[in-house]
Amino acid sequence: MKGVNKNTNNKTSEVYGEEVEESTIVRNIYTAEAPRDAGPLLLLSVVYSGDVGKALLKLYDPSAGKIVYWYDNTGHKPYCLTDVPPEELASNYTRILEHRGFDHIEVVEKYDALLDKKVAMTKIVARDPLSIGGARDSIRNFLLRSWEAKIRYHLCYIYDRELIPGFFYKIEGGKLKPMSFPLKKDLKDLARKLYGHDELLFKESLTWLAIMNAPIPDIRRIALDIEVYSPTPNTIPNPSEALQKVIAVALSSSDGVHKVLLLERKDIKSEKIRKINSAEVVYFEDEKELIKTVFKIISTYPLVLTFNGDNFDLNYLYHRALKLGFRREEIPIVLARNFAMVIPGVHIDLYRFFENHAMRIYAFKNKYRDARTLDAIATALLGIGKIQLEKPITKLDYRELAEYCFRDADITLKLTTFGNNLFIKLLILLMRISKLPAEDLTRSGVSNWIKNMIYFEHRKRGYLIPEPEDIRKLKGQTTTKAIIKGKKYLGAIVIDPLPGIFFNVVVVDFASLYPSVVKKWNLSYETLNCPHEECKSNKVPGLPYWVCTKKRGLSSMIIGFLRDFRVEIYKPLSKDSRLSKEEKETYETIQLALKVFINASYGVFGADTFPLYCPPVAESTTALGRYAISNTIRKANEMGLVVLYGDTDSLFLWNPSSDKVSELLSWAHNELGIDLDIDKEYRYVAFSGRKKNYLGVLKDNSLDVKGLVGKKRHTPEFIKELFNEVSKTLTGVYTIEDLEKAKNTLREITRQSVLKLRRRKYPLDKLAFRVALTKELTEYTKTTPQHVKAARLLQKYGFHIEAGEIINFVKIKGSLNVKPVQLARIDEIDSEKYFSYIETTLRQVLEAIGVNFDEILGESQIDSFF
DNA sequence: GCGGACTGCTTACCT
DNA sequence: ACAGGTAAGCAGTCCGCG
Repeated sequence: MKGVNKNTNNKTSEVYGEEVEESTIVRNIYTAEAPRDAGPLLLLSVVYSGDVGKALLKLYDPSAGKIVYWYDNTGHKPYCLTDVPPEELASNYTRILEHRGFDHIEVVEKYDALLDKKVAMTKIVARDPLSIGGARDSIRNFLLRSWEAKIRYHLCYIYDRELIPGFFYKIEGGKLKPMSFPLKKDLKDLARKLYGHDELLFKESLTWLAIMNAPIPDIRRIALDIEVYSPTPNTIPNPSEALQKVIAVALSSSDGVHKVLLLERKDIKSEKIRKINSAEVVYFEDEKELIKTVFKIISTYPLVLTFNGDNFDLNYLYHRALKLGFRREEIPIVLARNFAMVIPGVHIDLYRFFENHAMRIYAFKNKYRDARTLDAIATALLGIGKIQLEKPITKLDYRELAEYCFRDADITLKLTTFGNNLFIKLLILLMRISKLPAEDLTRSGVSNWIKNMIYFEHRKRGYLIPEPEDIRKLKGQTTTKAIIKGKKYLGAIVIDPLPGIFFNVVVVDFASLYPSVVKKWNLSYETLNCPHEECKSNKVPGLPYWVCTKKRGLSSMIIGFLRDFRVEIYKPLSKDSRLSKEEKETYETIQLALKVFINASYGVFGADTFPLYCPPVAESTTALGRYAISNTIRKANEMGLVVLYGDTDSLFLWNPSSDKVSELLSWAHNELGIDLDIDKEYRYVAFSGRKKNYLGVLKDNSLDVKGLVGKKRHTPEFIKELFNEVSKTLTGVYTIEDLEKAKNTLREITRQSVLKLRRRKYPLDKLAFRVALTKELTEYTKTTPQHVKAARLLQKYGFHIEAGEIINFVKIKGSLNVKPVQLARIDEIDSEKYFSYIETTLRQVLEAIGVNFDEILGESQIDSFF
């Protein structure tokens, strides 16, 4: 590492805002090169190197499959801004000027968007990030008001250099330069069509499109999993103590390394096999040698993957290595308070990324909605889970241990390779949009992604990044009253559905309603209730707020872009039959990445944890959403269309002529300026009469069930099965006459199920309700819900119960009411309770198709059952 | 002392 | 640490009842 070996003393510095031991770079194991000329290189990460006192870029060289280091050589330094003029700083703030980390002062001009005017700010520049903030005597603590002082240095560096993580760079004569890729003509044409009228918007859009359309390389990577000896079964070894031996480490890489490293043990008598199904097994007499080999291998990879490595695997290895006498500089792991870094590459903990709510819902289509474990996520996404053990890890023989450990590492790797490397593609695209380094991106939620994206745009334009308290002071309150107690403002409209069964239903909806509203109405923290007198007449319908008519709101513009790119460009391209399968797939991934941002873009402004929190912006968004939908309903009614139901951004139209639908769509486009599209066409829909609760069969014969009890996760399996049979029967209904026949089938299915229940023919686990604990058991202080009661019983019997777990319980007779399934017997079951649950589940469906549930069994028959 | 009416808590869902 | 709206079941409380 050229020119990188000045300080080896152990002072601390700020990396990701955490205190991190310095001098942890592993010189003797791996030396990352800082070449004078290289490229193309993909920017994976930016960190602050305490060793060198500079920003350090970790770039990936796809041709060598290696990490390349580049240290800042532009003299960039940490800083913050204040409104105290330099003279006053010099006279009244000597503590700052005499601070050991103080470097110098500059005067800079910034645009204050809240006030819509240019302001002169004093920029206090320091020698290291900790001197600005993060320590007790940091400079920002001596100032009454400071701006941009809480932005992590590595992110500040990204903003100032306008770096795009996930994009390609080259190094020329030691200088870092972005690569450029010619934008395809058809994309340029699309952009011209959208923004041709506005030169500034057009140019800006080309920048975004070029970034998103740049090639996406595969990244060489290795997954790691460790097993630790445990003298008592079922206890997880404490990583910060690291008292027990590391007995197995498995490695699985994208370039063919399939290895298990096992520690030879006296307590295992079995034969030392050299190979399991797909991996080589290597034995070590000495644990230190084993760990050294692991370190050597992982430090040759640009990307190291774990599942929960932040908390366990890397954490354990680090402390264990210290215990075994490694010197810090021999360990290619650096621990921060909340996560683990590897050197020289980048560590990604898939547990944290796949736990991310936005990833779960939008990107992975809710395939693993209640999954928190590697086993559950892998089973849902890959169809392969962990190996199920019959005995404790410590009791496994060499083969069993090797197979078990390797499976974990291997499915960890496969979580990043399935779907044609979907994970890598998504990661790179999300980095490009959010401007976050890979480590930050995979460890934070979508609100942090949006925050960083907007901050980046502020800095790029010379906007002062506002302090949350300033936004709140100027635009804090809301005026509408939410329907739900405890909420801050009024949300969406839901129309009471007309109960019954309706054939030929067309659903129209606004594509991305809220982002469209934000774009169309110029909603942004600075444009809402702006300081101009002449804008006050530009009212938000139904609210006492006005919106700026003179300036384009920054976040409105960005959200508008992302919306347009998804709706107008990438979604259509992903379905364009003229394109190759690969191209369509890439465009599909881009639209998916955009979707994640778009879907959260309204909500963040109503979340008080978001630094640009601005309740009136969120309130205006929903108000304008209501305005759009209610005017569309009125128009539809005027046209003689029958609106059966609607929720937030959709309308269900009964047997409409296609002419009238087209007329309504163009009306919305012209009069509201928001695009209404045909979303779904049903052969029929059955409404139970409750909101957010219906069943329909689409024209392509697929079944669409929303909100019905039979679909809910906590519903006992036997009721779900019954419900599925009912649904299947209904899928075959084409006409009213079919319906009559179906009723007989339904009667029979229901009778069978009730009979089976009464005869106790359902096994216990099919009778179990499955309800999640959303918090720790001790935190339920107001009431004791049934699943909590069951969980507490389990706890009494020695089970370890924590937040997030799903409790399986059954309803039993007697005053106890419930028991966890593990402790119950079949003869305790309260059949009456289950019967009424069947009733409510089926009632929702049957009432919609005009069948009385009581009739279906007949009063006398029910009596005879119980 | 008991039961019905009511409120509030909790979870899972919809957009 | 994105939002609000809705359904459903149950826990707990209040009130009336000569």
